[in-house]
Amino acid sequence: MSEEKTDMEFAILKAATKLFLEKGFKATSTTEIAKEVGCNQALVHYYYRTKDKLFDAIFEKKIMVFIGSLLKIGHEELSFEEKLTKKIESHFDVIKEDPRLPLFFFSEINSNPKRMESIKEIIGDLPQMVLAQMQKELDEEIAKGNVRQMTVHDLLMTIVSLNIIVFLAEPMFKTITKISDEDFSKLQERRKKENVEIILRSLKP
Amino acid sequence: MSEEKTDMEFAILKAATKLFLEKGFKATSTTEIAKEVGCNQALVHYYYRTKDKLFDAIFEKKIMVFIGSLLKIGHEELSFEEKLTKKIESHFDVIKEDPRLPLFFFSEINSNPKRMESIKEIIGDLPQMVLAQMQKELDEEIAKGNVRQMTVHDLLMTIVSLNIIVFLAEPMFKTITKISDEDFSKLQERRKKENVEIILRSLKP
DNA sequence: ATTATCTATAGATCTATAGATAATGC
DNA sequence: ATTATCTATAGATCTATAGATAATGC
Repeated sequence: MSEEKTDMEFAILKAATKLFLEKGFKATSTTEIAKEVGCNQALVHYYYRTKDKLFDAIFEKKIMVFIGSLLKIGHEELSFEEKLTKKIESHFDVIKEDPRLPLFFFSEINSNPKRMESIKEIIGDLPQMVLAQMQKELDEEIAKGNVRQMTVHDLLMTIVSLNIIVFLAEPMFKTITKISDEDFSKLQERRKKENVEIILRSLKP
Repeated sequence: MSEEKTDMEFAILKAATKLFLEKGFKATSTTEIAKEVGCNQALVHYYYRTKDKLFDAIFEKKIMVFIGSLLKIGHEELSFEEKLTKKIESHFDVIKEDPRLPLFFFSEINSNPKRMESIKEIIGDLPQMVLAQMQKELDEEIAKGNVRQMTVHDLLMTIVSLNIIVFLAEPMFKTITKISDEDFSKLQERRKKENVEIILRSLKP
C-alpha cells in the first residue's frame, strides 16, 4: 500500500498523458491507452478506476505547470524590465517543453468547465496573492513613470496570448508550409525574442 | 434537384454548425444533431451521407470566414496606420460574432491535419498573393522609415494572437470570475483597443 | 413517381466490472 | 494471502444503411 507508483501504474499515467495531450479527453479511449502501454484495457481501470479520474490527475498536474510558469517569482535582484523579460521567456520555454499544453488547456476547459471549478478549489487563492504582489510591483513602476497605466491582468493576457500562438498554430503551420522541425524551432526562438520586444514596447509610457 | 437547400437540410446544417463549434467533431453525434433539429437521426445521413462530409462543409465555410477576415483588403484611401487599425478591429469583430471560431479552428486542425490539406487545395494561392501585396505595402512603410523591419507573417501572427486570447479564455474566465456577459463584452472591447495600441507600438522604428 | 421522413437494426466502438489466473510477499 | 494482470462480457453509445411510410409534384 505504498505511495510509490508501480512501474505499470506509472506507464499508464505516462501513456495517458501523451494521448490526452495529443487528442484530448473525448478522442482518447482507455483501450488505446492500454495498447500504447502494452497491457490490457482492464488494467487501466484497475489502477485509476475511471477514465475521468485518470484524466483529472493529469489535467491538474498540467494546469499547475501552465499557471506556475506564469506566476513563479524570483530574480529579486533584477530590474523590473529584466524580471519581466525572464518571466516571458520562462513561460515560453515551459510551453516549448510541452507544446500541446495551451490547446489542451483551452479545449478541455471549453468542453467541460466543471474541471476548472475543482482546480479552483485546489489552488485556492494563491494566484490572487501572487497577482496582488505583481500588481504592486507594476504600480511602483507606473508611479516612477517607467511604465504606462496597466493592470497585471492585461499584461498577463498579452504575455500568454503572444506566447501560445506558435504552439496553437503548429499543426496548421506544418501542414501548410512543409517546414522542418529545426526551422520551426528557429521560428519559435525568433518569436520568443519578438514577444519580449513587443511586450516591453507595449509598456512604455 | 434544385441547388437551393430545403428547410430541413438547412436546419440540420445550422444545428450541426452550432454543435460542432461548441463541442468539436468527435464530441458531437449525429444523434445529437438530429435531436437539436427535432428530426430523426437517419435524416442527417440522408442529406449529408456521412458525419464527415457534414463536418467538412461547415469547417470549410468557417475557415474561410476566419482567413477572409484577415486577408480582406480595402479602404485604399486611408493611411497605413489607419488601414492596419481597421484590419485588426474587423478581425476582432468577426471573431466576436463567432467566438468559438479560434478554438474550433485550432482544435480540429490539430486532431485531423488532413482537413487542412483539402482546404489548402480549395483556396489555392490566393492567400499567397494577398500576403505578397500586404508585404509590399509594409515594405513601403519600412522604406519610408515609418515602420521597423518586419515581415507580414510576424505581423499577422501578432494580430491573430492578441485577438483570439479573450475568446479562447472565455470559458475559463467565466468559470473563475463570475463575470456577467455585459461586463465580459466590455472587457472584449477594451482588449480590442489595447490590441491596436500594442500592435501599432510594436511597429514603431 | 419522386422525394422526404421515419423505424429498425447491424456492426463497431467504448467504459466499467466480474471473475479467473499469475506473480509476489510473508 | 495479497496484489497484479488477464479474459470475457454487459450495457451504452454511435454511425450508417435498409426498407417502410408519408408528403409532394406532375
